[in-house]
Amino acid sequence: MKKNPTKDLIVEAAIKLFNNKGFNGTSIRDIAGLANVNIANISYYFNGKQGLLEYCYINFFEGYLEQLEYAYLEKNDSSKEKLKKSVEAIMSYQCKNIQLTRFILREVTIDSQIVREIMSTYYVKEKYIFTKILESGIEKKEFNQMSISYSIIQLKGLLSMPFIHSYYLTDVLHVFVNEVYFEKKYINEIYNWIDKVLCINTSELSIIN
Amino acid sequence: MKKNPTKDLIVEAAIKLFNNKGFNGTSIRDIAGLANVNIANISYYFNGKQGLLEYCYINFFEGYLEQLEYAYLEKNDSSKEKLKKSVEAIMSYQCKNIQLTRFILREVTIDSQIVREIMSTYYVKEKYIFTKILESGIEKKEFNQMSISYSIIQLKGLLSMPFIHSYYLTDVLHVFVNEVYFEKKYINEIYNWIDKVLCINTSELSIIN
Amino acid sequence: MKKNPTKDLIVEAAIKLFNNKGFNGTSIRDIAGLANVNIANISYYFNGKQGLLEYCYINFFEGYLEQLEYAYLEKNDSSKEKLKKSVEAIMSYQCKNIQLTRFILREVTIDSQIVREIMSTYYVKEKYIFTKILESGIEKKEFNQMSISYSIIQLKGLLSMPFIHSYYLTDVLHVFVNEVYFEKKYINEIYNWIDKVLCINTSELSIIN
Amino acid sequence: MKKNPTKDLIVEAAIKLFNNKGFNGTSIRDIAGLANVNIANISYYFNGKQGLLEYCYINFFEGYLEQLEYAYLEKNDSSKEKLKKSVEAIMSYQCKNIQLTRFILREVTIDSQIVREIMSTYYVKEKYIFTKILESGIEKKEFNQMSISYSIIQLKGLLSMPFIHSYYLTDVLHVFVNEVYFEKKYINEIYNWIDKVLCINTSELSIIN
DNA sequence: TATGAATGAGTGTTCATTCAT
DNA sequence: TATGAATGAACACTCATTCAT
Repeated sequence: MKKNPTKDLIVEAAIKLFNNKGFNGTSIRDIAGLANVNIANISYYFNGKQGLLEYCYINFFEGYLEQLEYAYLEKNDSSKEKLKKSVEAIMSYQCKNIQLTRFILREVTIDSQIVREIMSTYYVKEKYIFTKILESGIEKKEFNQMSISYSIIQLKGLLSMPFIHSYYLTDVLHVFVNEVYFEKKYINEIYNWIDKVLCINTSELSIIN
Repeated sequence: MKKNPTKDLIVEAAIKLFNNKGFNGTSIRDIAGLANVNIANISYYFNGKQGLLEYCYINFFEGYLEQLEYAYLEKNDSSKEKLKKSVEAIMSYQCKNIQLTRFILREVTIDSQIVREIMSTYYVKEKYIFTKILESGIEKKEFNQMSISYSIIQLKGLLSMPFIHSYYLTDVLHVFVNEVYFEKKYINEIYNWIDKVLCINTSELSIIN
Repeated sequence: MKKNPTKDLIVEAAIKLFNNKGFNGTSIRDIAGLANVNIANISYYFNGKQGLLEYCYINFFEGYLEQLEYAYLEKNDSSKEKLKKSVEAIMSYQCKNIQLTRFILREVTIDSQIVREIMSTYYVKEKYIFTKILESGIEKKEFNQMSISYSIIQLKGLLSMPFIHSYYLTDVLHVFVNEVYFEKKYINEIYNWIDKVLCINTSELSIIN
Repeated sequence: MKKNPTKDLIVEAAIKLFNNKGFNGTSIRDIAGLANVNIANISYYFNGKQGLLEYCYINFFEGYLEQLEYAYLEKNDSSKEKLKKSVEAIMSYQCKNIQLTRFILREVTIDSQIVREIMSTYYVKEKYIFTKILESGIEKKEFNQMSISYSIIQLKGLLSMPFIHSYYLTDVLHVFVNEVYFEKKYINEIYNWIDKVLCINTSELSIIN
C-alpha cells in the first residue's frame, strides 16, 4: 500500500533514535546511517530535520486523536464506561507506538510553529473530551464533585507514566511495558482509580441512606 | 562559608536552560552568556558540560533522598501517615526546585557513568522506602492487598506529572505549579488517591460486618 | 582517472605547513586557508586532522619502499653496486619530496596506531634490505667485517641529514638541497663513504700481499 | 648550590615533555603537572612558555659550545686529533643530555627572535671551528682535498643521527643510546669515518711512493 | 529519484596568560 | 614567593543544509 520504502525507513529510524537520544542528540547522519539511505534524502523527503520531526508529531497525534474520538463518540449511556473506553483506547494506542509515545511525551523543547499548532489542537480537543465526560458524569451523579482540571492531571499522569519512566519500570521495578499483559493489567489499575477516586462510592451512599 | 558566586551563577543558568531547551539543545555559550561569565569557567569549575550536568543530577538526587529519608525515618505508627508524609516531602522538594525537577524527570538521554550510578542508587533507595511502607501497611491491614510495583508506578506518575507536563498544566488547564496553593491542593489529591485506592475502605468493611 | 582536486590541494597545503610549523603547530584552518577550501572538507576527506596526517605518512612510506625495493630487486652481482643503487633511489625519492621527507623524518610525536603500523612495517622492511646487502657484501669479501647495526646507523644518518637539518644547510653552509646538482654531489659523497668505510681497501690488501 | 628547586623542577619536566610530545604538543599544564608546581609559576619564572623554551635552548647551546671550544682550544699538533677530540666532546655532551639534545636537534618550528639568535651564533661558531680544523688539516696534508661544506654535512649527520632517530635505534636496531658502551663504540665509528674518508690514506701514498 | 561534494555556522574544549591576593 | 580565579582566543570537529549532477 505504502509506496515509498525510503521514506518509511527514515521515519522508522528517526523514531528509534529520537526516542533513545532525543531530538537534539540525534543527527541526520545517525538517522540516514541507521536507515541505510543517503543523508540528502532526509532534506529531500521531509524538508530537513525539523520537517521530519513535524511529520512524527503529526503522525502521532492524528492517530491518537482518532482513537480517542472514536471511543468518545461511541454510543454509551454511562460516563464511567465512556471514560474507561477512552482510557483503553489511549493505552492501546500508546502501547502500539511505545517509542514514538515515549519520545513525544518527553520532548518539550521543540521550536516549531507547526508542532506547536498540532499540539495545541490536540490538547484542546483532548481536554474538551475529558471535560465533557467528567462534567456529564458529575451531572449524572456518577462522579464525585471535584476539580475537572486536577482530575485530568491525575488521569494524564497515570496514562503517560509508564512511557515517560519506562527505564524506571524496566530496570527498577522489572515491569515490562512491551509485554502483552502489562497493557491489560495497567488499564485495570486506571479503572480502579476511576472507580475509587472519581466515582461516588455507592456503599458510602447506602450507609448514608 | 561563602560559596563561589561564579559557580552558583553557572548552575543557576544551566538549570534554567537545560529545563527550557534540553541538555543537547543548550550550548555552554548559552549558559555562560546567561550567567554572564566566561565560557572557560564551565570547564574550569565543572570539568566540561558533562560535569556540569552530573553536578545538577547529584545536587537534585541528594536533596531528594535527604527529604524522603527524613520523612521515612520519622516516628509514625500509621503506614498511611508515613506515606502521606513522604508524599508531602517529595512534593515540597519538587515544588521548591521546579525547573531542576522538570529537567531531570524528563531528560533520559544522559550518557554518563556517574549519572547512571547516582540515579541507580536513588531509584533503589526510593523503591526500598516505598516498598517498606506499602508492605507494612498491607500487613497492618491499612492498605488493600495489591501489587506493590503497580502502586509505585501510579504514585510516581502522580508525583511527577505536574513537572513533566508543566506546559500542559499552564497553557491548557491554566493550573500554575509555581503558585503556593497548588502544592497543598495537589498533595490533597494524592492523599485522596491514598485514601481511596490504597487504603481499605472502612465503610465497606462495616457493611461486611 | 581524474583525481579529486580538493583532496590534492589539501594534501599539498598540509605537507607545506606540517613541514614549516610542525603537526601540532599547524591548524586545520591554516591548511584550509592555504588550500583555499572549506575547513569541513578536511574532516570530510580525511576523517580529521589525524587522518590527514596518516594519509601523508602512508603516501610517503609507500613511495619510499617502492623505490627501495625496486633498486634492491634489480639484477646486480655486486653488493657495493646494489647498495649504491639503493642510496641513489632513496636520495632521488627524498629530493623529489623534500618537504614531506623533512616533515616525516623530524616528526616523532605522532600518537596514531595507523602511523605506528606503517612506520613499523617500513622500518623492518628497510632494515631487512640493508642487512641483506651488507651481509652479502661481507660474505663476498666486498665489505669489511663490521657491525651491521652501526653501519645502518651511519648510512641512515647520511641519507637523512640534509633533510633534517635543511635550515642549517641553507642558512649556514649555503648548500641548497633543492638544486639539481646537490643530489648528484651528495650521492657521490655517500658513494665515497661506501668505498672508503664499508669496502675493503684493495690497496691495503695489495700491501699485505 | 642551585637556589631554586621550583625552577629546576619546571625545566626538568619541560625537557622531558618537549622531547616526548614536541613544543606545540606540550601544554604548560602538562609541565606544571609533571613538575608538581602551580601553572602560574611558569609565567612567573620564565615569562611564559616561550621564555621556558628559550631557557632550554640557551642552556643547551651554552654547554654545547663550551665543550666544543674547550676541545678546539686544547693544545694539539694534529688536525685529525683535534677533530677527534671535538667529536668526543660533542658526543659526550649529547649523551649526557639525551632528551634535551633530541628535542633541540629535531625541533625547528620555533618562532622566537632569541632562539634564532642563539642558534645563529652557535651555528656560525661551530662552523668556524669545524672549518678551521678541516682547512688546517688539508693544508697540513692530513686530510684529503675535499668540500668543507659537504664534510661538515656528513659529520653533523653522523653526530646527530642517534639522537634524532633514537626510536629507530632502540626499536628497530636494538641499539641503546643511553647505555655506556654505545658512546665509546659510536665515537670509534666516527673516528673510523675520519680516518677513512677525511684522512689521506697513507698506504695508498706509500704505494705511489 | 538519488547522491557525493561542499559549505558556513556552531559545537565543546583547551590554550597561555593575567591578576588580585 | 606563590596561587586560584578568570579570560579571550584558538582549537579540532560536527552540524544541517544546499547544489550540481
